[in-house]
Amino acid sequence: MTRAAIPKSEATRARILDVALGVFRERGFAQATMREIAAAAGVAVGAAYYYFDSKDALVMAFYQQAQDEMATEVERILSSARNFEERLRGLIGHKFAHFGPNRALMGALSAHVDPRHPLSPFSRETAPIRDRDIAYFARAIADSKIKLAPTIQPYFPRLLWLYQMGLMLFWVCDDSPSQARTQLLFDRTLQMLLFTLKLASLPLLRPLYRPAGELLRSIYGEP
Amino acid sequence: MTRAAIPKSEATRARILDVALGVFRERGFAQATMREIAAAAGVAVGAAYYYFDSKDALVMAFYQQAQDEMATEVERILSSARNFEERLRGLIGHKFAHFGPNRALMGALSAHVDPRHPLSPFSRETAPIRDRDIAYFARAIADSKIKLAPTIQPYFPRLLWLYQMGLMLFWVCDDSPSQARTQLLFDRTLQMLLFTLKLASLPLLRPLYRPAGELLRSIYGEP
DNA sequence: CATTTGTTTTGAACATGTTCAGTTCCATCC
DNA sequence: GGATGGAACTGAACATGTTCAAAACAAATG
Repeated sequence: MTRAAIPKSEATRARILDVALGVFRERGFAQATMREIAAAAGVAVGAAYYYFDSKDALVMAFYQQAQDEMATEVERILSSARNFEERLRGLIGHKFAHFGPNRALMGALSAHVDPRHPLSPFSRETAPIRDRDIAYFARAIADSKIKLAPTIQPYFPRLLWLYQMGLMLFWVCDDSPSQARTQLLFDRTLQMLLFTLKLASLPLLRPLYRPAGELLRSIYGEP
Repeated sequence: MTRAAIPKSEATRARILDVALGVFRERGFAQATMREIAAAAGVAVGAAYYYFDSKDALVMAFYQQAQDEMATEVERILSSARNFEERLRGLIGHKFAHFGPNRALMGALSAHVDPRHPLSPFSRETAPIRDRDIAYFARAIADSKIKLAPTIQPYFPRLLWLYQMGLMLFWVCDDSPSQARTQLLFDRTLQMLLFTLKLASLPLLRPLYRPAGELLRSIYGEP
């Protein structure tokens, strides 16, 4: 079978992917072994690697497949929604809905951003380091004359820390000469942050306080 | 030596950590092997594991050490800076400076957020998936009557995609019942985004356009 | 049918993080 | 000084992702 369709091997590939996702869901990505997947698919390890370059590639294929599956529904949402808000809600909401059953699996993939991973900057293991760092920002605020809505103020040190983490994340991946892009990012965002803080006391931005406050309380807990 | 100070073992521990960081810097975190590190430190593999729970733990120790080393300088910055901006610049800037020599090492740790990792949502490998997704947002915008500064407009689809990725990231780690927190995050941030878009045309926010535009152009390239 | 050629499949071998049952070392105690 | 017990250290063994030379298979060809 050289030039015709290749239904047999396609079936094997599909079976391996299918079984793999099942094993991932049951035991988690890291816990699942390639030997286990291959055995469950009734195939030798090598066969799995014949179709998928690596364990990661299995997940890649899952993403690919998911996007294909979502395509028609996304089309429907885009054509039927009546305004920007509906479109955004629809697009993102559908994604959540579609990935819902596989949330646990996907969690295993965010690796170091996953708070359960010991090395994550959000993990319990790194809490002492993090807290100490956040305390510095608290002092940076306390020693200044920053005025913020009382619903937001207690969270501001943690938000600044998050801002810093974002910068660092960008920085480690920044391949521009001397990390010039990060410098620019730092400079401009700081500029914008300070400008926004000046505006923050204007009544114009009042409508932002309540949602922002509720959000922060829900995420970080009571002040 | 049961209750006195333990200078000898402390020295071994320090040597292992030191050698390990050197090997990480030279060959990268993933490429470095524990056997190589142990050998370079003149010690058996088991000894490395006696002092450090895992390969990751070596990096953890590095973070710990770094924070200790930065402490005095941070104190100086906090006490000498004259306003909020100086404090923020000082804190974050010093961190960059301190980690500078180890940037390559740290990059290896951001794992799946690192664009070089094939599974990263920012990688070249995932580009087709990403682009298709971004195109959906572009259509969501095009079909609406959103008005944006021309310097920002071309980047808006990509920004929305980034927003979505942030939501998803939060979501996979969200352990609240039915992921209620993510729902709230989605709802409130969308609310705030839409409100901000309404304000965006006001001359009041004009000073944000230029830095924002420059930033986006630098990060994403010419429109 | 026998041969050839390309695809699919196998399973042993390899590399590397990690574990663990020992062994060595050394300060203290008799 | 010798015995003791805990700390420091060893290296073989294990688990698992990945590779690869060889085998099995299948379709086309003579």
